[in-house]
Amino acid sequence: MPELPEVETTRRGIEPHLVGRTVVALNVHEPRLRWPIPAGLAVELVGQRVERTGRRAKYLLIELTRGTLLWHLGMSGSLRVLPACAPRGAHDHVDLVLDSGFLLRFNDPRRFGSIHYTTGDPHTHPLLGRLAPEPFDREFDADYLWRITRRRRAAIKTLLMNSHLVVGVGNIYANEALFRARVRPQRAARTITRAEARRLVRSIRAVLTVAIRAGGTTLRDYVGADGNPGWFRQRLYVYERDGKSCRRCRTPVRAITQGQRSSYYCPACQR
DNA sequence: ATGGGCACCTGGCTGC
DNA sequence: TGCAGCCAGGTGCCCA
Repeated sequence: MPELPEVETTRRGIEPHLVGRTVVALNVHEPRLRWPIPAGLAVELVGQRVERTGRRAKYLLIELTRGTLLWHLGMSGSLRVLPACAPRGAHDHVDLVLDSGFLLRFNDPRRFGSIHYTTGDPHTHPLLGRLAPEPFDREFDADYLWRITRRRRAAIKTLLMNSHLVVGVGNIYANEALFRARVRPQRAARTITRAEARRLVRSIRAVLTVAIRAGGTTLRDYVGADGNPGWFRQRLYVYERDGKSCRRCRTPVRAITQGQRSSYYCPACQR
């Protein structure tokens, strides 16, 4: 999916169309997402006003009058704002219909996405409560990364993708951040030096920032709220570039498998 | 506590 | 052309 930049791009795209609008209907055409959409959700939402939108890790938050929707895009999900009369296509599972004549449409071929609703503080929701700090929080700094890596034998890349330790970084940006920090993905986390921890924090923030600016990365399914793809793919240094020459030093980029996911790195630039 | 592997699902591509 | 096999932006859960 959608990693942090794609979710943030989606949030920024949909927000102006949602805030201040009232929910007229929730049309669920396929409730079988990663977790089934509760049967009574539509009744609960109708009549509520959208107060604001937010994001926690890769969860999109839509705050309503009496509760909050937590919307996860899974691997292949996307949200678009469309006129209420727009014809439905394949994998268009859910429409949140607004009083503006527009709707928020959820498309998700693989159905790994999910929608949750809570009337409590969303940040204490079971799925959000134990998440690590946001990469742009002050708390997430070189010292934090240094501390959490000390006793870890697992590969640094696996750790960067663990949402209880670092949030928002998926397979694309973990690979890209490691390249920028000149650290090999298979390095045991506990061997990361202070200097490397500092570079990793900077690289994570930098790659996420630039990706957001580019509207995210589109590999296959992802589109923003306006239906346009993200353009960061053209800026990738290593992801899905195995066999091609490193954009910094011309050495062929290498691919390995870690924890059933593909990793890519430059054997010359990364140590 | 930590780490590793599986499951969920559809579609696109490769190679026989 | 057909089809089996493999791969893909995630992550909760189960087991050792």
